[in-house]
This record gives sequence, C-alpha cells and structure tokens, in this order.
Amino acid sequence: MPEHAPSAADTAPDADPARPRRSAATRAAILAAARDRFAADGYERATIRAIAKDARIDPSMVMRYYGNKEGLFAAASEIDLRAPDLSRVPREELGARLVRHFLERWECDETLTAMMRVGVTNEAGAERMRGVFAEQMGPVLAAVSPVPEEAPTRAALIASQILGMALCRYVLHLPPAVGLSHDEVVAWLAPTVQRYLTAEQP
Amino acid sequence: MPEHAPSAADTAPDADPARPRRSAATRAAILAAARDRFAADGYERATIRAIAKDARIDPSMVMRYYGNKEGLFAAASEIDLRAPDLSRVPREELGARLVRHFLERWECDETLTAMMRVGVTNEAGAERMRGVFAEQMGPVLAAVSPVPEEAPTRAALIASQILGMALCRYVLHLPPAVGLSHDEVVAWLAPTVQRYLTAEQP
DNA sequence: TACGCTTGCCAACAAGCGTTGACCAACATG
DNA sequence: CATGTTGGTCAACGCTTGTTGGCAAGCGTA
Repeated sequence: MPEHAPSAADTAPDADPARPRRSAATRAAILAAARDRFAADGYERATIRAIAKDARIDPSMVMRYYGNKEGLFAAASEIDLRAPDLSRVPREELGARLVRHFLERWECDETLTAMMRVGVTNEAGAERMRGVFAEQMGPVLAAVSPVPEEAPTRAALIASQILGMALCRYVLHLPPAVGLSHDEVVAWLAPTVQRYLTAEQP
Repeated sequence: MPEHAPSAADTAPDADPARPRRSAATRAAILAAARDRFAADGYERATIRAIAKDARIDPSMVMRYYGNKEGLFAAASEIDLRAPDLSRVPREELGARLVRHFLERWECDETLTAMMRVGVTNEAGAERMRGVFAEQMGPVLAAVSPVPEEAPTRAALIASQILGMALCRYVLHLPPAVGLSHDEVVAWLAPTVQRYLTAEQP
C-alpha cells in the first residue's frame, strides 16, 4: 500500500461521525472561501490559489480534500433552494409567496449568485442548474399545477422571471433593478408568477 | 520615429474610406471569430490564441489590430439591439411586439449571447450591458411610458423578463424553455411585458 | 517510547495565457 | 530602381494556472 494514499475518509466528508476529524474546520473554511470566490468571480477567475489564501491554508490542501477544481466546485455549489411547501398556501397568494421566498433566499446566500455566475460560463454549472431546477422546483410546482403535464413549462416560465430579476439585480447591478425595495419587487412580479402558475394555457 | 510603430490608421477601423485597407477582411475574420468564441466560452476561456486559430491568422495580429484582449472584446461586443420604434404601435400590442422582436433578435445574432455570458463574469461586460440598457432600451420605452420618471423602472422590469427567458433558453438550455415555440413564448410573456410597460404602478 | 496516520507547508512541475519584438514578403510611391 | 509602409509569421518573454510529491510536525494508540 502506498504510504500516503488518500484513504477513503479523506475524500468523504465525514465517515465516522463519532470522531469528528480535526480537519473539519479547514474543510469548512475552504468551502466558505470557495463559495465567496465563485460567487464574486465565476469559475475561471476564482483560482484555487486565491481560495486557499482566503482560507489561510496551502493550495495543495484544496487538492487533497476535494481532488481538483471541479470537485471543489461541485462541493461548494450544493444548493438547497428550500422551496416552500405550497400546498397549504391560499391559491391567490402563490405568486407573492414564491417571489418573496426567492428574494430573501438570494440575499442571504451567495451560493445562488455563484451558481448563476458559473452556470452561465461552465457547462457543468449549467447542468447543475438544470438539476436543481428539475429536482427542487419541479415537484413543488407540480403539486399546485392545475394540469400535471403543464408543470415543467410553467416552472420554466417562473424560473425565467425569477432568474431574470436575480440577474439584473444581483449580477448585472442594473440601477433601477437594484433600487427596488422587496415590497416593490413582489408587487410587480407576483402577478406575473401567479399567472404563469395558475392561468390557463394561452 | 520608430520604424514599425502602429500608425494611427492601424488602430482606427477605417481612416480613409476612399482606399479600403487590404486588412479589412482579416479584421472582419478576427471579429467574427471573437464573437463566436466569446459567445460560446465567455471572456476568460475565449483565448486570443483560439480566436486567432479560428480566423486562420497569428495571435499577434489580434494584438496589432485591437491592442489587447479587452480592446478586442470591446470591438466584438458592439451591440445594436435595433430596438423598434414603438410610437406607432397600437398600445395594446406593445408587449407582443417587444417580445417577438427580442426573440428574433437573439436567434439571428449570437453577439447577444456573448454579451450575456461576458456580462455575468466580467465587470467590463456588465458595464457594457448597463450601457446598452440605458442608451438603447431607455429612450424607446420612455417614449411610450405613461409617466417619464417611471420609465427606468419599467424598463428594468421588462429587461428582467426578457433577459431571464434568454438565459433559460439560450444559455442554460432549460429543456422546457427550449421546447417552447416562438408563438408560445410570445403568448406567455407578452402580457407580462405589456403590464410592466402600461399598468399603473402597484 | 515507538509507530502510523493525519494535517499542513514547501518547492516544483508542465501547460497555457497575454503580450512583445524581430523579421520577411508584398505592395505603393518617389 | 530604391524606399517606406503595410500585412503577416515566428519565436520567445514573463507570468499564472492547476496539480504533484516530498517532508516535517502533531496526534493516537500500543
């Protein structure tokens, strides 16, 4: 056996929860720094060296814990939209609820901005966004969609409006979009989302 | 005077229109290749070497004609949205007209996709998008906006929906968004844009 | 104490990048 | 013809990138 082969536990996040590894803090620091950098710079310009410097460790540690840059990105961009359960929400409030949810979600977690930045330039990032969309948005919206087979289309329309606002507001920093308050954004977008969700197919 | 300093005419596109430069074809080839690469790969991954290879010339030619990579991008991403004159369009058709215009615009000119890819990762690209937005969308929409000072906000809302659809359809390739026909997209989005443009402020 | 795994740093690698300057062929003009 | 300008190639520069392997210190167990 090689002297310093990365044992399985080295790549797995936590094999034995009873004995937390000493490196857990380092792992977390790397991940946090990676999210920051990916969100701020996108995939290519977020260098492993810069991430390592932010995390105050050596670049080679990143490689040991996450294999390579793609592995780091995969780990750093695990996304949970925390899509709310809509089945108990009054039908006429669905749009407003969704818009407000994502507005708050976006501003408390820069992972979403990172996902978008990377999804636009990197095919792996785009694939991840498609996955998140299908697995996390799909079911929630299908549950409240009038006709099940229309659900994907309606979900895509909603995604187009919500991602579009996120793009203008958090990535492009279009002044008029940045200047809107939460309530204003909700007031404008909620009817749109509501219609995409509940209106009969045109 | 240095022997081979780039004379002013070398950097200017065309100083003397009476005598077209022999290099015009090369310049155009570089620009076309640059647009392709920027659209496909984004700013960082679109390398000068790759662009030069596509244009079948030496990388140093790119430098001579466009100064540096940023200059090349600036030249390659000159954008004309060809925003239509809306003042003669019946008020109730404004939304549909706008949506269809940009749908067609996007599919016949990959510069728009390039602009979006670069605008997301590169600050210069974002600045350019803000400029295009302000200079080309602003006036057209202000001309049909009920209250002039509301025009920027309304324009940003419209941009959020149109850019969002472009993002889902042409960049992320979200299957349900790709699957929609032009008419379906117009049918769904036109009422949204129409409302952002003409509805009273909520 | 001695041994083995873990954590971490260091120095280096090969590859690719944007960019530069020397050099040559074709053309235009005196 | 000679001369200066333009269009183009070539080889290299300095630098940064992702990635690798070796080595030292810390810790756990026997």
